[in-house]
Amino acid sequence: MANIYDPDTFQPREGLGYVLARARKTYILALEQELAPHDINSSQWAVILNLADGHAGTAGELCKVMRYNPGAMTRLLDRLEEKGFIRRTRTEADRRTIQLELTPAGKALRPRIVQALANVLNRLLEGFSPDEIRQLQSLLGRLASNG
Amino acid sequence: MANIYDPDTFQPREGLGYVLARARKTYILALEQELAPHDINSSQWAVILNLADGHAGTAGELCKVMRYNPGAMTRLLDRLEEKGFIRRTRTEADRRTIQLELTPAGKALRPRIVQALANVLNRLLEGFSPDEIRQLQSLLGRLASNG
DNA sequence: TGACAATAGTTGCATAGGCAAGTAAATTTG
DNA sequence: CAAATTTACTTGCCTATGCAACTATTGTCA
Repeated sequence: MANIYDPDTFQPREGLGYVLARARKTYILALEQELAPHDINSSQWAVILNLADGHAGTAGELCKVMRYNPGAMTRLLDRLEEKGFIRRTRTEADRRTIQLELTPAGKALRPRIVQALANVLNRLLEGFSPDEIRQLQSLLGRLASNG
Repeated sequence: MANIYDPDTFQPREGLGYVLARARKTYILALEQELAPHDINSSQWAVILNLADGHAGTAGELCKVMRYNPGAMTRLLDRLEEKGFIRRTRTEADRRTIQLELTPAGKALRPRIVQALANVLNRLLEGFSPDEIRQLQSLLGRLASNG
């Protein structure tokens, strides 16, 4: 099952990478447009959601979950703190780590983000059958797992 | 076929956006690793390919094809010119536009890029049947067209 | 034709992210 | 238990990208 694409005949424009990039860009652009009124960008909403849903509670965990750089994460969190969406508290048990919490304003953001995500997906998946959506999701999941 | 995702019950972690982001990140990371030895990044290879394959011949065309910002494009081209991969020539017929050409070094890059793309895809699509690849590609294409 | 608009590209400014070095706290180990 | 290592986060520096303002050139049309 290796050697699906042969470098001698492979036309990048017709390869999977190309549509993947196109699809991703379409998705990101739509999402940013949808979230602009709330004054948060694509990285910031992901942090809010991960905190709100308990997928991460510290900067390090966020980095893992989001495959994000620690330095960049510090600054991302700085911005969210400035905007009053999160709070940092040094953990007593292990004073290296910093516990992250959503402020009320941060929590209030969650339903809006979820709404925005649903709006975008509903629009981009117009014409897809439930089965096709499941397939797309499963195929992408397998691709990601091959990383 | 609208309202596929209901904001009240929608779990972003299980939505399509999430796997799409994961798949894209996996792809980009793999590709950058593969291209690092050639001293070009993900934006730069796309320019080289688009020029090599005649999909664009000027900065403006590249911006359209790549959905890229004109200001950023200028600087991207600056870097490629510094590295000796492209050449800029002001068009005589319309002195506003600048014709872009690959230098021999730039042309030499194409097969390496294609090889890298094929390598990455072959690895990430391990375990996929030809039919599954066609499906994935078609579904992503439809999603992108809904933008 | 002469003012106005449109187009192609560039530059300044601001934000974002990666990498590597640095700091502080905890853990391991000899 | 002191030194070395590891972990968690931060900071400095560099590159990348978007936006808006600007220049130069071409096109429109009254």
